[in-house]
Amino acid sequence: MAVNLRPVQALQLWQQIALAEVRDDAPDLTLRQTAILLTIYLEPPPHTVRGLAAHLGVTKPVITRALDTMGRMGLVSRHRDQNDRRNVLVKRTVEGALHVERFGDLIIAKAAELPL
Amino acid sequence: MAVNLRPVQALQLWQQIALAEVRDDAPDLTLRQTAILLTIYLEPPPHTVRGLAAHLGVTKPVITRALDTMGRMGLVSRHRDQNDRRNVLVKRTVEGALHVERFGDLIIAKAAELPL
DNA sequence: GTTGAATGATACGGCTCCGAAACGAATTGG
DNA sequence: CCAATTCGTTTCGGAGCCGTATCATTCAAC
Repeated sequence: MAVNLRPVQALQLWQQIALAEVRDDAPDLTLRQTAILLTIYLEPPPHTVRGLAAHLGVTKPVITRALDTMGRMGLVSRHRDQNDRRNVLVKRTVEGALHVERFGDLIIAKAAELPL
Repeated sequence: MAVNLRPVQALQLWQQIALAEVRDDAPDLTLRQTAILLTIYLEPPPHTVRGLAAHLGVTKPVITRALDTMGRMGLVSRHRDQNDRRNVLVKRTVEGALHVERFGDLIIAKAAELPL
């Protein structure tokens, strides 16, 4: 069964999640950072800077900077590829997995609260 | 029937929408701007700077600046309240309504594409 | 009136992000 | 080997957003 939403439900879902994130004290990830983080955690590895840049349709420095920021937050880690030392492999972290999991729970909770 | 999502579905939904927005050429709204815009379009008026600030749990300058930006984009408009000229009433625009509507359609489309 | 409160806007310094260009390191191909 | 390519990073100037503090305007109370 596909997930069917009515227009107002769809917008209310997004509103409620955005509100929850804004009200939360934790620093917000940008839309791009969110897209990168979820790609890393939902799609099969390996993940490289170049691959992520192509996937998002952005330039490489955008990925480098986002990985800098999320690396400082402990959400992802970087390692040189030992087979081709030009590559950087982006890996998941325990803290990042927890963050993503909590975010999924938030979406589920807000979806369940939607009026009919 | 409530909207039930499984964890991976919830995260994939968010990922697909974030990806679509990032790939789009249009400038991204920040999370706060999004929350403000959806609040204006989903909740009954009147909307004031102070009311929106309280609703989001942020300071008033955040709202003023977001309204500046979204006003330049044509997504909202501001008008002095003639009953109490200290207040500013935030109003919807045709362009903003179209933007919100398109965004709702995007969510619905991505939700319908989710794997089971 | 005049004082005090309320509302929204503005000024300031700081931080992050952006795109384009240039860069160093590593690999490939002749 | 050595030039050309690939990959990720860094640099640069510019732009946007942030929180705090302050401001002008308007209203309310006395």
